[in-house]
Amino acid sequence: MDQKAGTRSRILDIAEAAVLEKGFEATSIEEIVAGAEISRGGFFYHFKDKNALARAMLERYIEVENALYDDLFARARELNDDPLHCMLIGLKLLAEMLEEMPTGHPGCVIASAAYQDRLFDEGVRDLNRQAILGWRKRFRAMFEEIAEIYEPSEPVNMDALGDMVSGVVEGGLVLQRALREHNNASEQIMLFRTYVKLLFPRKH
Amino acid sequence: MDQKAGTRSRILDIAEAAVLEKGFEATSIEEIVAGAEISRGGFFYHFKDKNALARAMLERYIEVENALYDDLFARARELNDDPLHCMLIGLKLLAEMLEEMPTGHPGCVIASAAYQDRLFDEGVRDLNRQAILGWRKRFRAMFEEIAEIYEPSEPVNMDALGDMVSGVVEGGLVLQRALREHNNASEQIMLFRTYVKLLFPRKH
DNA sequence: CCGGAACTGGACTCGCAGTACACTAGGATC
DNA sequence: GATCCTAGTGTACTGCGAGTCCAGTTCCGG
Repeated sequence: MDQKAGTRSRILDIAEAAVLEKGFEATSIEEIVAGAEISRGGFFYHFKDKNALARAMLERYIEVENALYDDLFARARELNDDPLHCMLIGLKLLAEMLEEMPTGHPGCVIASAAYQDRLFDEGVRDLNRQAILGWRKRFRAMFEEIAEIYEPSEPVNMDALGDMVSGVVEGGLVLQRALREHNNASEQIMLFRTYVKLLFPRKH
Repeated sequence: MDQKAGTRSRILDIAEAAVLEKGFEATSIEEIVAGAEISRGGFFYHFKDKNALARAMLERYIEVENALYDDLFARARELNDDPLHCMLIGLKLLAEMLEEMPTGHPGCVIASAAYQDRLFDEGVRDLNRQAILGWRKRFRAMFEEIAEIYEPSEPVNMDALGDMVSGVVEGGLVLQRALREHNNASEQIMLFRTYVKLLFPRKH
């Protein structure tokens, strides 16, 4: 139906949906080619093996996720120029977004990949690593900007605080998946948001 | 070497180590029987299939984890009877314990199972769910005890706060696995500990 | 009209899960 | 001392999914 979109990205779409629902290993190539209406030969024409598929999926996913964060905090910045309030608005938007996800979870490919380690080669693992380090850098910078204006009520490790955004999202998604509830991740984000408020109570 | 320990639990030991290192699907029965020095037939005598193995592993893991929490917070309680300080000490002990893990990660079977969903039957998924709900209940009760004495500086959902302990641990372990660092989980716990301090600043 | 990109289709190998079953070693029971 | 049960061994088999190989096809631009 979506011919001009290219077979390659159609494969990625089908595969991503299947992987998020059932996990990487549980998704067979058979099933992907059936969904994409191509032959097995066609699949291997685009991807050397399942590992190459994983890599392409991760690359695309990370790009989308980064664009999403860019957009989210850009919108937050428009609403309020103060870095603390920008962060608080951004976290609220993030929580709302997680809540509005139709099926309840994008499931985060990152954690999925992290827990199925040995199925992938070093390249995939490194991609994963770089993505998380990127988010650490991003959020760390934001928190440092906040700390220049607001005095932290307790001393905190800024790298760890940056990681906590990713960690709380990932952890929330794990809970959500396991519990089969639908708003754990967004609640965890909102709880983290309260933390940020308490951590930066007043200007220097 | 450890004959009297029983073949069954020897299988579980070997399997758990392999699964935590490489993930469930990447661990073959071949490899388990080689490690446990038994025949394939012997394996299937104890476990109907891989799913039964997963279930037994989870059951054992959850039991150990619960015993660990019991012990940890019992020790904390001995050191200080006040519920807030007991929580703060307990979290510190938890962080220290996570840091001292030799290889750096127990990896948490829970998340691993959550992300490989469809490999397991409903029974395994439910086991997982019940474990997390159990921790929610446990920590929720502790936070409510704290809230009776200390006034929360911001209103929080107590279920979500209880979940946050599990969430922060799980999220920290995801980061740790993906980043190949060794102390992310313990740092995240310590950051959460600071949160608890800020959330309950003074008695009613 | 030619060549390359994007496939189709089929045949094959290999590793792993799971089944089936015949057999055995050692201890408890009667 | 025969009998039975538990806890295995060993072998042979099915079936699935990944990955390889390759010969042929379709379509599109130069």
